[in-house]
Amino acid sequence: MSSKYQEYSQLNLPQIEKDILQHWEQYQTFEKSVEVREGATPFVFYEGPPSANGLPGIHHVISRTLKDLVCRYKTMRGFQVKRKGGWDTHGLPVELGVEKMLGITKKDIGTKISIAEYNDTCRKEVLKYKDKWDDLTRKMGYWVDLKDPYITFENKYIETLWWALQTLYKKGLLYKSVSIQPYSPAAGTGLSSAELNQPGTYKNVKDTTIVAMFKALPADNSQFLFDAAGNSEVFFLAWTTTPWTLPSNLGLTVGANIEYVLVSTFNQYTHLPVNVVMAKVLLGKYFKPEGENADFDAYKEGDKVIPWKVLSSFKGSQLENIRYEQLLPFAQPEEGDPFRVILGDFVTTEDGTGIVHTAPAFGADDNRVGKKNNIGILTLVDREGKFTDNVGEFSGRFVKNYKDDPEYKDVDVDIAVKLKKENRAFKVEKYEHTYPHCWRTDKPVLYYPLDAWFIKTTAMKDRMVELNKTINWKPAFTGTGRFGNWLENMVDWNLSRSRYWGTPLPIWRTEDGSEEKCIGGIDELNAEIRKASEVLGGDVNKSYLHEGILDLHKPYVDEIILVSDSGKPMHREPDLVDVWFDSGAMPYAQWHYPFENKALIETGESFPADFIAEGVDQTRGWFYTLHVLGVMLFDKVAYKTVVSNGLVLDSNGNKMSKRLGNVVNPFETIEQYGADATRWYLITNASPWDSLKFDVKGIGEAQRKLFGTLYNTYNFFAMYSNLDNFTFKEAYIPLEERPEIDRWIISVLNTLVKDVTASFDDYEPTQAGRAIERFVDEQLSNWYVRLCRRRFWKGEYEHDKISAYQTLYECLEKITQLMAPVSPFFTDWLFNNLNSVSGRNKAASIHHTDFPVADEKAIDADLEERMQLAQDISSLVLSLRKKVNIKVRQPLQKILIPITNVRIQAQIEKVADLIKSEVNVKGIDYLTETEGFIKKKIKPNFKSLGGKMGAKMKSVAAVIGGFTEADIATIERDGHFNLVVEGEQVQIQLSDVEIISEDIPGWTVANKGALTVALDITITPQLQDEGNARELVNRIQKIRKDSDFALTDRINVTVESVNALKSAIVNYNDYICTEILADSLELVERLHDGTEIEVNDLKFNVLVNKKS
RNA sequence: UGGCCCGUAGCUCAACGGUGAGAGCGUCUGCCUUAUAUGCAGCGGGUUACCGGUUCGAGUCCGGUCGGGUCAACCA
Repeated sequence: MSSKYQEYSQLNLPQIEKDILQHWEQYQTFEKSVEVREGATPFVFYEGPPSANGLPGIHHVISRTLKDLVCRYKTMRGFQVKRKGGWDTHGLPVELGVEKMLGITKKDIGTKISIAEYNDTCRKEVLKYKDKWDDLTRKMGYWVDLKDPYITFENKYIETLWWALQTLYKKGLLYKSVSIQPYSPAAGTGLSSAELNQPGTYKNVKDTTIVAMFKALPADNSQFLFDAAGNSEVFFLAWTTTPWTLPSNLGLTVGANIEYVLVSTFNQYTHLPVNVVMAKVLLGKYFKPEGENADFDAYKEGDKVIPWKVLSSFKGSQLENIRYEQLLPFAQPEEGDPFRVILGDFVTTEDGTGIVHTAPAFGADDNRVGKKNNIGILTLVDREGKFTDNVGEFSGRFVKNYKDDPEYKDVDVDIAVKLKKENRAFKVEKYEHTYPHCWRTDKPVLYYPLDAWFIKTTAMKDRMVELNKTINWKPAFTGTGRFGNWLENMVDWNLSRSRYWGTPLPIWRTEDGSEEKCIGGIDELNAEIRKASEVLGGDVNKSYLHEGILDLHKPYVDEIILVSDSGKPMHREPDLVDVWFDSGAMPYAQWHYPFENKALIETGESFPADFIAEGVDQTRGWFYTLHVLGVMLFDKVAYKTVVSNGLVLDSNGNKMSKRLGNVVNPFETIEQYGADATRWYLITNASPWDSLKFDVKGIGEAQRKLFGTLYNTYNFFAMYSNLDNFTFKEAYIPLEERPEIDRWIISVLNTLVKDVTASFDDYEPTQAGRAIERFVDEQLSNWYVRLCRRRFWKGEYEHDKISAYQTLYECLEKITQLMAPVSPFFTDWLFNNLNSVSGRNKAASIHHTDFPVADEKAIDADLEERMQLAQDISSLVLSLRKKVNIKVRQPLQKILIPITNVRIQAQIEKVADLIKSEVNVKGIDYLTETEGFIKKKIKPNFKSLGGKMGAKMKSVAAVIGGFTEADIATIERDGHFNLVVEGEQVQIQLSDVEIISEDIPGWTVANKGALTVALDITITPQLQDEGNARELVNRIQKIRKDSDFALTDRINVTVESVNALKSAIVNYNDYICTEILADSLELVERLHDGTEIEVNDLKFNVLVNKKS
């Protein structure tokens, strides 16, 4: 234990942090913060694993600060908070990074590079930036256990995933189906929605679009059309931007409530008369107004205006099930009842014709509506993006130029030509629209039917919605809005990914698909491996018989053949599992459940989480998959509280992106400003869930204002404590024995502890931080310390002084603890500085201490109120001084305060001394009503009266507004008043009104709310002398300081005699000497050396000598 | 296109539905300080995006418009 508090010359946060970091590592402070809570109630936290193959940015600092501060806070509140770190290691970004590094594409896998080599590279590359991440974690002070993290590519982790998949499989919640997915023929792979949402994937392209004519077939249900058309041909018009899908057309979708019309006109290409059906509101797109009901007989080829006439009008629902002739009859589906008009809710009349060409193979909507109406499916394009062999003259042609063939001819154009010739094209035009492109090959994406495995999340939807309501979402609207809506509209989870580096789907199938097995663990797989070898014989699984399987990734799992119950060989389904499954199963997989640590999950020690936090972009990602698996596997929520933080934007409100070059390097920021100030800024500037406009100026401000002030308050304390040898060795002075101001700051401190605790408990760190800032700046530094300065340097080391030291110490100590979760470095440093002398706390680090608990008995609302009055009155007097230009250093005789409430007078009297010294006046006079010349104003208290009066409020306000001085006096005297409002007697109480004395005739006054203050500005010669004396003291103190005298050095002073100041120096000689620690103060006629000073525009010399 | 969020001073943010909408930053002018920090007082700066409604009373609640953000979808 040291006997002196460390004093410092300058605040250097980054240096302090480096020292503290070293200290933490040396003494294992983090590990101990968990150990000291051994046996305590666990507070369960899950770390959402970052992917270490990208560099960390400033936005990672905010979510990690949030996680860290909650964990630190809960630790201080007595919980044991284990924080297992983790790494997300699978997935496309890793694969792409590897491909870029090796200069290969997906196609080279299996030829230029084996899958085994490829995956090995992924395994190595995925933790490429782990060091950078670890460095950030360290430097920003994020306490998370990185010694034993969970890593999603490890066998144990995957084994739990398999267990989870098998569990779902057994419940019948895992199934295989065809779904329409974005597919890149050029890359030969399906694309995830994440890939489709990469910037730049949606490009403007000009495509050939066709309004095709589908010939209606006569039948009972279509007779009304033919009747209207005079029994000539009737065509449905449907628009497409992808004419290559027309051969696969199986249906036409209309909106049930959309109004359609049958129009008689001419085909502009063939000039033949035709009757067409389309949505009424879209007529204007295809027909010129002047052509309506024009002379049909006069029409001839080449006419600009084509005559048209509406023959009849009907709802879409009337068209349902009308059959039509196949447009391009190359092939027909094997199943279903195609070539009918069907109803769909997605049909709009924004563009096109209001009739949607429906090819179930090439559109998600089409597929859905097609399935519902059983029109079958026809896939006349293969996976390379070319027509299959059965599409007549188009067979084998690429539907888009996927091969970069310079000779490529647009197949859409040829289809258009063919349809024109056959009188099946109503309009053909180039149309510019946005269309998704494969972000790797830059080629257009197709929507294509692919086999996929799904989790039947929809089966548990209601339960998920129900349990979601028990989750504490911060902010709440994310839970009800974004997440709630997402749950309401959920679709089954497509698990399949056709990739290489990821968790393999543990399902083996016979070739015909009639039998399958879902494997749930390594031992089970090894047993099946041996069984298959025995039953099937030969070389089956030969290399896996001895040691079993060693790596659960591709290609090894794919080499394994299992045997079905009926003895048939089974091969693994080739897909990998969506990486979101990896992270969603993290609560169990991080502990290798159920193969190990069963109790952790089943007793609730590590599941569900009490708290998780990530960026709001994880709402449909991690938050969703955690919830899905928690509910589907355990019928529980996976987390009780979730905080989603918003985006970090640049100072102009733009999204940070590498492209714009406005990304903030977190390492540089921390190096320059310190992690504490950065963390503080990120937390207090805006609520975590609001998007943050990141501006380093704000960090500088936090550094100066909060940390600088606190640091200086500490330095002030240390300086005088060291002089007086205050080490908190004296007994704690009971509050009731301390002076008013000490009890006040302790009261405010305890109120603050209460507020901060409530805010932290409510996951509102921004509120907590702002309250702390206000306390440190306004209350502690600029009121308590400022007003108490003299107590520290004047007088003997006895009761009052010790009380001041104890009070200030306690404030510093508690405030440091309150701040510790947000700013862990500086607070630990300050704590150690204090504690190493006082030894008050046995803990080795502030992060091992218990969070302060508010002492309700120390909170004194009256005291806080009257100090507020003192602050307000001081503020008013200072503004009056400013108005009449009298410096604070010039003493004045008195201030005058009109009193409308006796309680207030009593309150002010108790703090009168503080006010007098703060504003430098000799006395306070109170004006009560008996003196009678104060002008008073009365105002209704809307809040208390509003409830009682309701609709009468306006009249009441008018009556009160009309009160005379006598009325006001009456209500003040009686405490109530009877008034007549709208013919009714109503009694109001004194508390229903606010009485303000706003003016005192003949005085300069200032008001704030109900408070009014007047200042006596008469300066008597005596006051003048005193003022001058104080001016002189001020100048000499400055000389002392400039001369670097120690605080306790005694001096001799000689002053050049100036007439105007003579009397001041003579009359206040003792006062001046005491203030400046002078043994003598002499006047001489003329001084040639010394320092020139100026008082009230008079210049003269002063000689200050230190006594040796 | 839809869901959700947001729109208050030049900037960053406040304001249990209660009536002259406040701070900080920045500009300028003074002031206090035996604390190299901070502050205090003053001058400016606002039709609380717009329109309508509910209410005795709306920055706050409701509806609509406009603008921004975000997530999702992408459309024939």
